[in-house]
Amino acid sequence: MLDKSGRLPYPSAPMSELPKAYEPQAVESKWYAAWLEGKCFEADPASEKEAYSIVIPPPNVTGILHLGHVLNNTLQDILARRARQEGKEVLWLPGTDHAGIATQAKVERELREKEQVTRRDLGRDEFLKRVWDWKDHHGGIIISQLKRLGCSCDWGRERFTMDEAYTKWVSHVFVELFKEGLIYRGKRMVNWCPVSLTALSDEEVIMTPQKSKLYFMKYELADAPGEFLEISTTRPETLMGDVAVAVNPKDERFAKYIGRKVFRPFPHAEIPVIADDHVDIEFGTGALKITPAHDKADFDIGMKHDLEIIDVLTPDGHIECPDCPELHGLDRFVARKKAGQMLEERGLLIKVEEYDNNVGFSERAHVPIEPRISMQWFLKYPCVKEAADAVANGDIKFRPERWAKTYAHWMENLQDWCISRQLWWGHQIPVWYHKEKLEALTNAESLDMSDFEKGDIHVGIEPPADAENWVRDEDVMDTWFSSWLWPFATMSDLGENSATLRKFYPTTDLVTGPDIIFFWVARMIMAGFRFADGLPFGNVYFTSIIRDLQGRKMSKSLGNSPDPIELMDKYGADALRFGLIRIAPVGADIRFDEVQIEEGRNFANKIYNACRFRQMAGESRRAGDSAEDRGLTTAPTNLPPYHIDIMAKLDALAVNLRGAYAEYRFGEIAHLLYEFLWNEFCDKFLEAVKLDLRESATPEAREATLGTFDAVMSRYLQFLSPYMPHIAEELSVRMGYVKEGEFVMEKELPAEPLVGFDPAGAAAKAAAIYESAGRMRNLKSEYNVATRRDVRFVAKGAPAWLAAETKVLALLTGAGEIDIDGGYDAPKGTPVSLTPIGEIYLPLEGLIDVEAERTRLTKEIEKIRMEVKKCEGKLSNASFVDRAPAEVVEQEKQRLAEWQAKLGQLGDMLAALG
RNA sequence: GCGCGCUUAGCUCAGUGGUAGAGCACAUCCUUCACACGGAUGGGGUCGCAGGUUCGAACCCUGCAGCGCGCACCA
Repeated sequence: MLDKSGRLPYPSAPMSELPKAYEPQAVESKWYAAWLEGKCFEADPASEKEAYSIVIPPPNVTGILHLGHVLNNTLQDILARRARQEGKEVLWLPGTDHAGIATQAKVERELREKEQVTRRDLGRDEFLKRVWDWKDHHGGIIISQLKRLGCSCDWGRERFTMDEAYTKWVSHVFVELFKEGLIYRGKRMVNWCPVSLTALSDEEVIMTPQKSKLYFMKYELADAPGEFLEISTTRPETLMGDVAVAVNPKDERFAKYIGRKVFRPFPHAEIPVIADDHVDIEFGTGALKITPAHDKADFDIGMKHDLEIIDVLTPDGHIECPDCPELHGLDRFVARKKAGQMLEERGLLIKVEEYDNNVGFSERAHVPIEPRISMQWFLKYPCVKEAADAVANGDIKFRPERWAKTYAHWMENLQDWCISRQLWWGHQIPVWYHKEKLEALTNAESLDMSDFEKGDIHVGIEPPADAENWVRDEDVMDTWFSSWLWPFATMSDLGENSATLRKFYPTTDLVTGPDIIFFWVARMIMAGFRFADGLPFGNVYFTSIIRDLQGRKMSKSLGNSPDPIELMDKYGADALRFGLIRIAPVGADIRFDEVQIEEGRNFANKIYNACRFRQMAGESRRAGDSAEDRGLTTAPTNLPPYHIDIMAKLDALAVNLRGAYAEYRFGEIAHLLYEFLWNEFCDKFLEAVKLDLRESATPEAREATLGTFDAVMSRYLQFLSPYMPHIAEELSVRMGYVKEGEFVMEKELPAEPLVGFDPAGAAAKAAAIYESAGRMRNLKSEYNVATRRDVRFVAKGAPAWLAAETKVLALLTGAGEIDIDGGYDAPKGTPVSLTPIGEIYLPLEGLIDVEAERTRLTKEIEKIRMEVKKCEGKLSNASFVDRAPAEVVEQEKQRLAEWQAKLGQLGDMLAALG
């Protein structure tokens, strides 16, 4: 709800009256709406600013958000938001993927459950209509979830891989590659999914370790009744498709059988024994049954030896072999057991062994795939060398770098890509067959440019003019055949040199999971070379894979995948973002623990309360007063050391952040932000300046303190904004750190440091105070007076400047007062600590215990003696002194001197105890 | 089988040759006027094992072990 000036109304309630705990839910949705309203995410191709662009890895249109998406998109959002702060024109282009198999399966399942119909009952057109309906109803879910997370995508440019314009691109690419001779149709052994009823690419097959059974059986020699050849197999159910038995020609055991025949038990037939190098002498019995229709290796051997191909399986994985009625019609796994029994009944089964092997599973349907001969379209990849070189020579930089090796290895071993799918949901192959030639073409062994030139087929984006004489190929293309065009097909229509493309292509960064290097990244690089203006992106950042605490992959079936929406309900989007990124290691997997998100929430709360505290101490001025020149009300030289110190640390933070961003060290950035706010700003600075915020403080001190607070916090919130955008926006506005109508997310990072110099050793003073305070608290704690606030410390040998800081020190240490007494004569046994500001005594009635103090001092001295010994040992080592760099030796000498001085002082103290 | 990665505190992880770190968890204390989603203090590690290089190794090299992940037509 914006007011007339186009900004949110300034919150009426002062923060000091707000709840003690930060409540993210309302805040987050409010700001997201405001950013959209303010058009903060829109990219302007006409901008003079340097371009920064990133395309979203399009999630499945029917998918729902999981933690992997959260990680991936948070990283992109961080990059995009940081780029905006750096003054760049940012395009983060969103969209979704039609996800052929997954979506079709989902809709088919629903049709089956709700209407008891199959897609074939409905027919192609009606089915597709239903999928589009489904997409229209459910396709927005993941997009709205990304918005909930705070993603700063330019939603007006949202694309879908089956948009009309996008589809034109896909067809165009098919046509071009076909005409180039890189796409062809042929009968090949492919990976067949018996559930999805389609071919799959090699990448869609997941090799999975299985506990299988290895059947040992025997085939009788046709010319020598009673003599048998022993064979081992894991798939007795395909036995009916056997056309030979192969042995290794070098295997002396079987030499005598080569060229003879054995009986295949069912259906009963004579099949030859052949010799082939492929057979492993060591494995099983050393004899291999050859089933060319149902095994890739067998198929190759079959081709080599010109063997018959007998297909005994239906597309959906049932036995089709009327000559063997016992098995005919059975499911393949049922048939496997049955076949074993049948062998046993015939006395041909020798034994069955437990056997561990790898079986290829369908990525989507989670069932073993079936090698199957079928007619499919294939692609020989274009621009392979250019794409491989681009990564090898660093034109495209992979992070972590090691993935470049995985990429290179795959690029060197490319197999033709099976791009056709026997689905309806997807981009239909843009090939039409002339009706008169249809039958011949359908059964043709292969199909390529020559058929096109003869005019038998039409290949084009548009159907042929006399469409009624043509029949379109029914298959659709692999979803990835559209995804690989994503970086440029989303930026311009086919044939258009759009302003967006000119400004934002190639993209700057790509953030994605290493599991789709082959599916997507590699193919995009090739497509970029072939169809766009070169490389699609400059950097590829591969995210971690998220696992549970046991190290298992997150999965629906394990139930170990937390719902990000629930996490956001519970902790807030900022907390989820921050918590997840903070634990994401650079190259390894993430072990997800909800505790980390809780810490993110706690962190947000900490920042919120620091600001609330500030507001309690002094009414914040409304935005617009002088937001820009807020901050320092006094020249740095006149400020207490704590002020200079925290400003210098903020400046250091800015530098460190810059370095970490340059190297994409996202976890480190989160750590830096956390560490600064909590350990430096809250624990040290705020504690040290609390006195100056009390009502008893002078107005000058108060103003100065509020000034420093605002100067530091306003910048800090800017630094925080890419990671926790909502709370950064909320606090920046509430605190008046942004002008009317301005958003902190749009504000450019400050160019100048807050303090360019350290006026009077302020940072060193602050450090001395903080360290000394720690030692003093430690002393209190050791003598069990940690909770008492009326204790008195006496400082002996203190520097002159300490006099001005005793009140602060008293506050930091929870003491009643601090006396500076150069001539202090401590009663024997008074607890004492050696600090950067001299000897500090803790004189307390009843605590004067010579023995206890002697023990404590002795222990401390012992520790230091060890250090001295270490130093001395090193320095007396001639090789160290001679060969180590001079500065290292010098450093060691200094260290020794320091320890020795301390040892001397402590020794004196101990001696004073008598 | 080949390749890649990991192994540091109870847990999750930083740490590119010079005094072993963080967060969480744990223990003790504190509901003192920003925050108990908080504060203070403390205990806790032969840096997977064995060699090597070096004045010096968690870090570089070699080997080994365990775990994880890719790739590969052992039926």
